[in-house]
Amino acid sequence: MPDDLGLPVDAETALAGAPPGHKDELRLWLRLLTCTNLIEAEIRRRLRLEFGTTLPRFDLLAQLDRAPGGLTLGEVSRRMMVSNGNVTGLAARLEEEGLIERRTSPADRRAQTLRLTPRGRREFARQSRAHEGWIAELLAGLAEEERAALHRLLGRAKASVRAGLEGEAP
Amino acid sequence: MPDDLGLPVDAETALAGAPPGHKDELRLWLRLLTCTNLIEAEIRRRLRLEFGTTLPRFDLLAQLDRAPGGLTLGEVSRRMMVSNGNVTGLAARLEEEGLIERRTSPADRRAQTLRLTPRGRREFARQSRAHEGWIAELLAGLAEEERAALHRLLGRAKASVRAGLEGEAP
DNA sequence: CCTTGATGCTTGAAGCCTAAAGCATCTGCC
DNA sequence: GGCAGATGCTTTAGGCTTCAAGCATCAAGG
Repeated sequence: MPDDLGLPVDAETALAGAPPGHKDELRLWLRLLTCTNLIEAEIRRRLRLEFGTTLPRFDLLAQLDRAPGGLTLGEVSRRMMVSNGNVTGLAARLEEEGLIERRTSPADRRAQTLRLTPRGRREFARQSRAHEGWIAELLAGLAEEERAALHRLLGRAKASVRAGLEGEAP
Repeated sequence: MPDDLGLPVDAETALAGAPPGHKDELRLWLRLLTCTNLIEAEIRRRLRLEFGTTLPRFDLLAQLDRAPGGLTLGEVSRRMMVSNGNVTGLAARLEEEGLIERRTSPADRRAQTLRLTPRGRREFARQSRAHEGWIAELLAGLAEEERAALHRLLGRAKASVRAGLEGEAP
């Protein structure tokens, strides 16, 4: 009498084969995504309306602003977590607008160093002040302890994700 | 700071020293953003590698999957929180691939109803199972209570943002 | 030297996304 | 009926983004 008609299953196998039921994590992820998208969309909207600019442009300027010595395209792309080719185009547009300048690195003729122009620095300062205010305004409904707790838990989540990434992308 | 082995330096890590204002909220926002982007990038990567598809396509299929009667383009665009024109193109590609079908609504000849084809339903079921597992895997480092607390706080954050939006976009 | 491999950047093709303008249709009101 | 405004969708122009392929340069070893 063959037992293998799919029937005899010990507890362990049963658990493994059971419907995963990870709906919880899924819900958490969807809420995280919604939350981020809500804020991000509003920030994009305001950057466009108030300054006629975009979030990627703003982000690139922000990177340069906090790196007084300038950054190479590659460094920018790593910090922004976007592809190399992406930064090429972004930098081209910002240079055209006179907000940044590029200079061939003296040490390595392959590398281009990006810097804010004086105008770029002024412009970013304006945008940055407004941006900071918008974020504070949107998160004003959270008490200070809630913000702290959220910050801490997101740190834990980030660590979890990075750990999950370790295994597959060496 | 164990991050300097060529790993990406995210915006958050870079914002270390700065004096006054709403830096707290800013840091929270940057961490939220980093967290979301980290997960999202990985999901996009896996969708591409394992199924040769993209996140927007997956999202559109997901909307149709949970709406047995089908959805009009406008309903999809509202649920996905993207523009109308966006859905037009997305739906065109998915129809071309035979995953969805469109039909002019009998009640309103302007409206097109989208539905999964049987093949689309099978394909999405495969993708959906994998997707759920990925999310669970990436968030596995969080204890159940942490996930619950995070979910709750994100709900509070969402409410705060929506309240912040009320004032300006009536 | 000079080859070999790595690194920094650019290019090209394709997809995603938006805002704005435009077309088709529907609805309500006279 | 017929018109006015609202609604559903498409189109267009432009920007963002990625991946893959390619070019230039550098660094190390022969």
